[in-house]
Amino acid sequence: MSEISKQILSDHKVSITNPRILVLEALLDSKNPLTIDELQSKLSGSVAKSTLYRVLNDLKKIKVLHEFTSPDNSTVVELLLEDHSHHHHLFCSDCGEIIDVEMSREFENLLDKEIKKIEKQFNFVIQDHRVEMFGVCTDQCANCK
Amino acid sequence: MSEISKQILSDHKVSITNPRILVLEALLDSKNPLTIDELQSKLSGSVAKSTLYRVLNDLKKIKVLHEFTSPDNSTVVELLLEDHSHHHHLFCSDCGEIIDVEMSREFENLLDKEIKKIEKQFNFVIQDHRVEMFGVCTDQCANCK
DNA sequence: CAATAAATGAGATTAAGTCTCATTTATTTT
DNA sequence: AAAATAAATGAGACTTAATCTCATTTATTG
Repeated sequence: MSEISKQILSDHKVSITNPRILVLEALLDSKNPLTIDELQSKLSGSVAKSTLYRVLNDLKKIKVLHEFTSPDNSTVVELLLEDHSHHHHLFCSDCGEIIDVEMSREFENLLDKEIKKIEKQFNFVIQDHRVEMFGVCTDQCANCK
Repeated sequence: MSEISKQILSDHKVSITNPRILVLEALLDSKNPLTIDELQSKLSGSVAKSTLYRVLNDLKKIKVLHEFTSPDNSTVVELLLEDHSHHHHLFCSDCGEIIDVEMSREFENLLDKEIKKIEKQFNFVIQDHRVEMFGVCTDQCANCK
C-alpha cells in the first residue's frame, strides 16, 4: 500500500522515512487538493507539526507537491504526479471544497496561443499557468450536502 | 487629486476619512497590484498597521478591492474600478513583479463556454474566474532591470 | 554492526493579521 | 454652528500559521 509513496521518494533520491510515507499516503488518498488543516486531520497527530511542514517543503523541492492558497486564505496542497494531467481549480465559496478540473484540448490550445502573445508583449518566458474558477456548488459537493 | 478617492467612498456610502483616502490614493497611484509590504512602503507610516488592515477590509466589503496571494505567499491587493476591465495576472518568479494582463475577446468567449460546461458537470454556479501565468521576465520588469 | 549523516519531535520563535480600548474624528441633531 | 452621538483611528496586546533550534531518534554507508 505504501509502495507508491516509497517509489516517489526513491525516484527522487529522498530517504524513505515514516513521516514522509504517512504524508504521501494521506495526499495520495485524496483525489482533490487538501488544506493543511484537512491534511493534519487525516494524519491525526501521527506526524509532528514541524515535521509535517518540513516534509511538505521537501516534496515541493522535488516538485511532486504543488502548494497554493484558496480564496479564504488557507494553504492548500496537492500531489503532482506524472500521470495526473494538467488541470485547473474550481472553488466553492460555500463549503470551501476545491475541485480539480480538466479543460478541453481546444481551450488549452487557444490558451497556449494567447500565452505566446503575452510572452512577446511583456518579454516573458511563461512556464506554467492555471485557471481558477470561483462559485458555489448547488447541491453535490462532498462537504455541502 | 483626492477627488477620485472621495468619490469612491461616497459612492459606496462609506465615511470619508484621512486613512481611507491615503490608502486609496496609494492604490490608485499604482497600475499593477501591490503587495502589503509595497503598500506599507508607499504609505510610509502615515497609516497605522491596524487601520491599514481595517481599511483594506472595508474596501473588500464594498467590492472595490480584490485581494489574492502571490506564488511566494505574499498578500496582494488591487483596486477593482468599473472602468478597469476584466483581467488576469502574470507573475515573475525572479523579481516578484505582478502584471495585469488582458486576453482576447475570442479567448474569453471560449473560456465562458468551457465554464458553462463545468457548471453543468459539477452542478456549480461559477461567478468569477482568473487565469494566472507564471514565468520570468527576460529584461524589462519594473523591478528587474 | 559500528560510525556517520540525516530526519524527527517538542517546544521556542517570528511575523502577518486581528482585536481591544482609550482617544480622535465624522456625522447628526437641535 | 455647537453640542451630542456615532464611527474610525492608533498603539500595542494578542492570535496563529509557519519556521527554527537542538537534543534525540532513525536511516544510510562502509
